[in-house]
Amino acid sequence: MLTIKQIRENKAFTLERLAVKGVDAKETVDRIEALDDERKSLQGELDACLAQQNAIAKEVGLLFKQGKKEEAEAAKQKTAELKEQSKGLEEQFRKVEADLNALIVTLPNFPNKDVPHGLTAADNVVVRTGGPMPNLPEGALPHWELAKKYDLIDFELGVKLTGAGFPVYKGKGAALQRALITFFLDCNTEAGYTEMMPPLMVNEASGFGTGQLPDKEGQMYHVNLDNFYLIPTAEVPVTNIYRDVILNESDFPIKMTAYTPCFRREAGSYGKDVRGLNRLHQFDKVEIVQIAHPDHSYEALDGMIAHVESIVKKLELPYRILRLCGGDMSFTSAITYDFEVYSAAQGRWLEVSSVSNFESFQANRLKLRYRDAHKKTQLAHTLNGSSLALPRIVAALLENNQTPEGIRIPAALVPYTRFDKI
RNA sequence: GGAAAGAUGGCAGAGUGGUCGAUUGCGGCGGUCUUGAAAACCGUUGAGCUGCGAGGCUCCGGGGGUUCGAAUCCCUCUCUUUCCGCCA
Repeated sequence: MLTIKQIRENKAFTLERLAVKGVDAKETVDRIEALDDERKSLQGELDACLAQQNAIAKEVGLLFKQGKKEEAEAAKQKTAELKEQSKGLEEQFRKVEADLNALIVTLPNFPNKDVPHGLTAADNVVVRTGGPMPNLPEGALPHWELAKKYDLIDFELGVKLTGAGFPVYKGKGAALQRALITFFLDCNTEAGYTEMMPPLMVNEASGFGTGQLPDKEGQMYHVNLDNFYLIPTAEVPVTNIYRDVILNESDFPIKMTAYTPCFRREAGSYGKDVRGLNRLHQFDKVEIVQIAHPDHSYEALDGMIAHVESIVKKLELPYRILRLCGGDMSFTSAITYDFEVYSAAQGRWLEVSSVSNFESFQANRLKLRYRDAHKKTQLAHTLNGSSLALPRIVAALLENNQTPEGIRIPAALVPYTRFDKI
């Protein structure tokens, strides 16, 4: 969430930035300002009232000690009215504070100055393209048919065991998953990320910390009996490691990577988007997370983008990097770069990674701070990205490398699969 | 699932109704000494809100209550640890 300071410091800037995300915040910001003023004045009154009560309590204690019982009793009387008064003030104060908070959480993060204007995916900007574009023969198969032909993934069996969107990987299909996970983790640890293996279920506080709760509640599977949530991404547990933490400047940068399955309800999606591996309820992903000093978070972002790009290149996949426009970005992000690989048989681009700088937006929720040179606490910056999400990588690998003699495994992956062809 | 104990500052650990936002130790930071370091010694060291400032207010797991006054007493919830049972 944004801080009141961010919102009020430069109101024109606030409105202009939020407009890039397609949000007209004029009314909300005015209301926030009014409520904040009210909050401050109420707090002043309340504090003064409590200060009087404290003074009297001290006085009474002193009088009793000196044996001046009558004077003490007289002093006691005075507090009744003050108590009544502070009770009323406190009630008002809490209400104003709650209203204020409820409004602030509705505002998305400021998009940074490089974010393109626009409301839909059509306004995203292609930053770079790379990788070899395959030249597939007539009658090339989409990955769901290849998966069947080579007996790599059984979607129907997953339906039997659980439901749609929970595939069963078999034989070389399963081995390919395992190989990719290890390959990605190795790439990440070589780049200085510390490997973590977090819980796959989180509590409410963690869900709130990274912004999944309360608004995106419907996207997560919920374990009612214990009030846990299945993680939709490793970002949630890994970033929450640093919830309620005050770092020293020397602790930066913090770089972590984790492989986890991800669970998403994906309520409301349908059609060709969900065919095969394109969209699943459970999928595997390796995530990278950084916690950075605000002065260096954009260097960190550039580093993450270059890193993810290097991995896609090793897999010899045709890719492009998009800078998302304001309307297509997530609520919490200040800038997002999407990586897409080309799925040749489907003839479409598939998103395989999303690399974002959240600046202080998540950190404010997480209460993730550091002590600066003047020993003042300041919010840190958080960043994350996929490195990488498996299913669509697999889809592109299968489709783009199909030959009459089988499916070719890229050289960089062969040490991990220990077979070079499916 | 059963039983017991507990939750206090970065950590350890005192504090059982009033000069307690909290003794002390460790750690951190600054300094003295040293060619440098260690050791020793001295000083300093929680967070948030508010105020130009002096200062004021809040916070001892969460919520509620008793009291002029609560870290301390009462109720309640949550969590943790230990033991027993079950179990990969």
